[in-house]
Amino acid sequence: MDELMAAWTEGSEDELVRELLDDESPFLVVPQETVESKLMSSSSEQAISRLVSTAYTGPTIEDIESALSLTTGKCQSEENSQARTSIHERDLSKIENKYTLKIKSCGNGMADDGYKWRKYGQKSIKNSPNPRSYYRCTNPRCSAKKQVEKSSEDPDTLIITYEGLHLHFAYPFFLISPPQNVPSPSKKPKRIGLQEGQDQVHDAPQIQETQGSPPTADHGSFPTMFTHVQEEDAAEKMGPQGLLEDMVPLMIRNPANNITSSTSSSSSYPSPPNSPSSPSCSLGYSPSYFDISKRYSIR
DNA sequence: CGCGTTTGACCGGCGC
DNA sequence: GCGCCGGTCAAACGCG
Repeated sequence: MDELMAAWTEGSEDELVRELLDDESPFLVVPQETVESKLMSSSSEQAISRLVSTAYTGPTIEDIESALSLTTGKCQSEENSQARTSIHERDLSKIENKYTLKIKSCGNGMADDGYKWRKYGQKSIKNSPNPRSYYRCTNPRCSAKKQVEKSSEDPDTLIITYEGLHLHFAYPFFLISPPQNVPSPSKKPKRIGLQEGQDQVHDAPQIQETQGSPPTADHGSFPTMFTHVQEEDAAEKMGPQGLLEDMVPLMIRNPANNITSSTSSSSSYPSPPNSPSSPSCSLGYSPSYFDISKRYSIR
């Protein structure tokens, strides 16, 4: 996977970009940039932005926002709506292998990405009034890390730096969006593991094969696809191991949990009972695993 | 009692 | 070489 990593960080980015540019779905565009981006779809910056969102997650920021707006008006309780972070303003930038996401949260809302993170450290950063918190994905198979800190400029803005395999934040948001309204990305989140991923990529090479086959064949929406995941056979097809299995429970469970859960929640992944040979382990995830009973706030 | 958080210590990289 | 700084570790602690 070193090659994969190298490919990601180096030359073949062009290749990926090219591939991505073939996609019809708009990637990573903030509203005000939408028109411009369509006009300048070939600019390298645009390409990179698209690359960032796509290669890592499949879902796009637009998808996420779409999902958020939909959930807000539809299936979210008032309580959840309040607790949820709304993305009024965000910025995603790539610095080497790290992706920095800036989101503006409402009130006390946390930048919940729906995944389980374990806090392993906190440091006060020089020249910054706000401490930085360090999180690691609770899934032992996932080497993803993230750092969260409040913006010194705007207390409502959280600066989240993701480092590792994927941008976890995207999945739940993407998944909870109704099929018909999701601007279906032409890519499935097959590239969950991109760089490093010594575990994932190495352990689960099949994922990319089985999952990422025809990028063009998924005009059906992603969420739709994952409703089937609840079926055992489908779950098996999802790939016996790796991060995809981590996505499964998120799709199955109540979206409200995604929203209300804090950045770092109490319940952890039922740590991989999933041995490489137990493909249906995903089903071991029960929604109850994701009941969020604790609240947590970054200081 | 188990699990996650807290928090000070420790470590390595970097600049002077 | 030294000190600063960011990142990580790990024991203690708290909560359900």
